[in-house]
Amino acid sequence: MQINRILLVEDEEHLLEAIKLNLELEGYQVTAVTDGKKALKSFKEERFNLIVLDVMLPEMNGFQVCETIRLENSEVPILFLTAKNTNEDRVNGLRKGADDYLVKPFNLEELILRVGILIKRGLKSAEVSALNTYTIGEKEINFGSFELSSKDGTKITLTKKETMLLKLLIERKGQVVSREQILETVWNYDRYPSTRTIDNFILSYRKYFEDDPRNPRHFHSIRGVGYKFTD
Amino acid sequence: MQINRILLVEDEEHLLEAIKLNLELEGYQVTAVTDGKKALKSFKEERFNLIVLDVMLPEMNGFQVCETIRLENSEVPILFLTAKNTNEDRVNGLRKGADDYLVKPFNLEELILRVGILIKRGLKSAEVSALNTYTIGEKEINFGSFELSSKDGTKITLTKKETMLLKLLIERKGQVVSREQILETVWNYDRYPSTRTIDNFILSYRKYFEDDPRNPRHFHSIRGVGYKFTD
DNA sequence: AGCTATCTGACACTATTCTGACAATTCAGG
DNA sequence: CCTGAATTGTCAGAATAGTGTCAGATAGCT
Repeated sequence: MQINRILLVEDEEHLLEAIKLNLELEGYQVTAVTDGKKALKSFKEERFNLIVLDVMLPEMNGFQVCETIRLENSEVPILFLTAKNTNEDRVNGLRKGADDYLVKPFNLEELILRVGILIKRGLKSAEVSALNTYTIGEKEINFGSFELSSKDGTKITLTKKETMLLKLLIERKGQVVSREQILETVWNYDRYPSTRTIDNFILSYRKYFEDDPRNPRHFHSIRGVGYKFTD
Repeated sequence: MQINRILLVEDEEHLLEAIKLNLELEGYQVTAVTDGKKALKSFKEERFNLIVLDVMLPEMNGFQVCETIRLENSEVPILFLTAKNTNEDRVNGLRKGADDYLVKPFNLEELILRVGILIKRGLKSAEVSALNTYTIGEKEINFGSFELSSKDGTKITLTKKETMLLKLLIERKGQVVSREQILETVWNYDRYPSTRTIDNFILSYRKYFEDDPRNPRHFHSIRGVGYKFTD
């Protein structure tokens, strides 16, 4: 089982320590920071399964942090901690892309429960679905047998990572999958290969599937973001 | 866009009616039942995108219903309504496979928000992608695919920063977004480009979306402040 | 060990982003 | 209503960061 990483953003030192300790006792690896700027910095440098974000922060409030993260097209679940119990705040937060929130004062057990749910959900969505075969042009991919068959009957065996990444892109057909998401899903946090590695896989997909690999019709690169598969 | 179906299980008639009405006003199709047995019957007969489940029910309590459902189908999100505010209850419910819960008395707006989150999560990527679009005149922006499609079928791929800034302006539709805010959000503190850069993006938005780029109807410049998008 | 899959670093290449110049516009104050 | 200062519009390259490509290194399996 992989280690789950949490980014915790909270400016009250005492609370920060308490939450951090408790999450660590649950087996999570916690990066704790005290303001919005540091949060964004960490967010860029590391990969997290969940972000726990206080709304009231110095420098930059939680909503702004959330908005910035969502602009980056990231799907990390975000759990808000809010002191204000007003409706506008909740509506605001949730509309801006939060996945859950807790109103202070909350008890730690409840936080841990919600953290657990959000983390579990993230893993589930990253799991491979029941999709078994897919046809691109003349070729058919069988995700179960890792085989790629052409119309003329020739077969190639795909490797494990080739298959995983291909499946990810096809499942998200039409949508851009960020490099970050690719790493999270295919490499599962246990290793961060250089970004060249991802390109290598795309390179081979283009060789397999594109008539003219220089002008790809299926495997598009979105500069600065990631890749997108289209039919 | 498909209709989202919700199974609502609640024994207090008044509350049941109130919730049902509100969810229907949000565009959901609601099947409302008053006890656990009926709930399981409906669950077997129909397919739902979400189940809203009171814990205190005659015949069979909510946890039992949840447990039974999870034995058959682990996918449907379940939202618990609970009157008791004790920890054991929460732990119990969440461990048994709930995805969220609300403690009574809750306000309806909050319920609707949480319902929205749970439903959205259950949608497939193609469906999520459809939610991730915005239409300006004849053109449609898809923020998931970074595409801009015209009515005539032509498509343009937007770049990363184009998409980010566009998203920011549209999220703040009708409000002026200051240049400073734009820099903070899109450029994320890591670099402050000259103010010409922002203009360049506005320039291209006007080319994309305005009939008469000299007299913009959507992308307005507010002298000394920033820009404003309007419909 | 031997084989294959995966990864890295180097280099070329190019799309995107940025800048600087100048034109056009707006606005305040005379 | 004019004038000058400040801000924005526009555009043509320059600068930069991200990608394509490949050969060889490394890691991991049988």
